[in-house]
Amino acid sequence: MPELPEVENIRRTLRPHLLGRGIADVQIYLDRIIKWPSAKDFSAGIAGGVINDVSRRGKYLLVSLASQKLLVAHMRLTGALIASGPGDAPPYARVRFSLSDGNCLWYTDVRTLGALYLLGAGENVIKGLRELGPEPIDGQLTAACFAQIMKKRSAAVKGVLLDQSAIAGVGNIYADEALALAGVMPSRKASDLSPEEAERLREALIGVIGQGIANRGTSFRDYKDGDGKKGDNQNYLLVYGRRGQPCLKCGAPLAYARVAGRGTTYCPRCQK
DNA sequence: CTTCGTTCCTGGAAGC
DNA sequence: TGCTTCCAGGAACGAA
Repeated sequence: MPELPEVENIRRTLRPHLLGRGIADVQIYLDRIIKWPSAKDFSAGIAGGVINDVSRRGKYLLVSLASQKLLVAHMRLTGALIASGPGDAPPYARVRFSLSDGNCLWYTDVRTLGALYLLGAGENVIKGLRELGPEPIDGQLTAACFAQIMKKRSAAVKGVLLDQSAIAGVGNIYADEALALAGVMPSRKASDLSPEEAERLREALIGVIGQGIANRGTSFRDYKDGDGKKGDNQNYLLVYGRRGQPCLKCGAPLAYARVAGRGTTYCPRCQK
């Protein structure tokens, strides 16, 4: 499931395939993937556009067009954007962008929960994008900023990490990993964290996200980058997907519980 | 305002 | 073996 490190790797791998290319045609195989505007206006608004830039904000991938329009993609659980030659549709293809160099950009999605948008210049209709919190990397999430976020929230600390309006880009995998690395119990009230615990958690979060990017993302199941390749970070996880297996620090069997409505794996001994 | 439960969706795993 | 049921989870939404 593409979280910040995975979307960042999609961005990096797609960039060389897309920069400067025109989009000649858009074929939509499943209309409900297009959330704004209508599927028809989405196709018509993109066709003929030229790609200026490929960037990212939280888990959103942003493709800037020379026309000042912005193509926005959110992969949710199983979406992928894959650059390929002019061949047949890959499995679960939902949208095809035909590029001016003869190649294609495919949006594929097994569970079809992802979303594509086309925003006009200055148009800001995506609530989730508009209300995103600070980026955990790029120095935006300072110690003071993180402490302030934790201090004013009474919900479980894991729930705050997952709240995109609090911090951008964190999903279930990296939330569990950060909490494990910091030694913090996921169900702890965010406002109850000591300043030292909060700072440990902030550094752990930045660390696991940086490691995820360096390892080209976590391919637990479906994730693929812009070249259709899997990442390596699933080989370096402390807790996610390891329930019942021994904690890598202390050897105790990792526990599993539902926290903030999400499956959560943690070490009952190391995390306090 | 925050927090929490429900809903969407499909493939794979678990259970009988 | 083969069918049914459950589960994975990001975020929008509505209720409290």
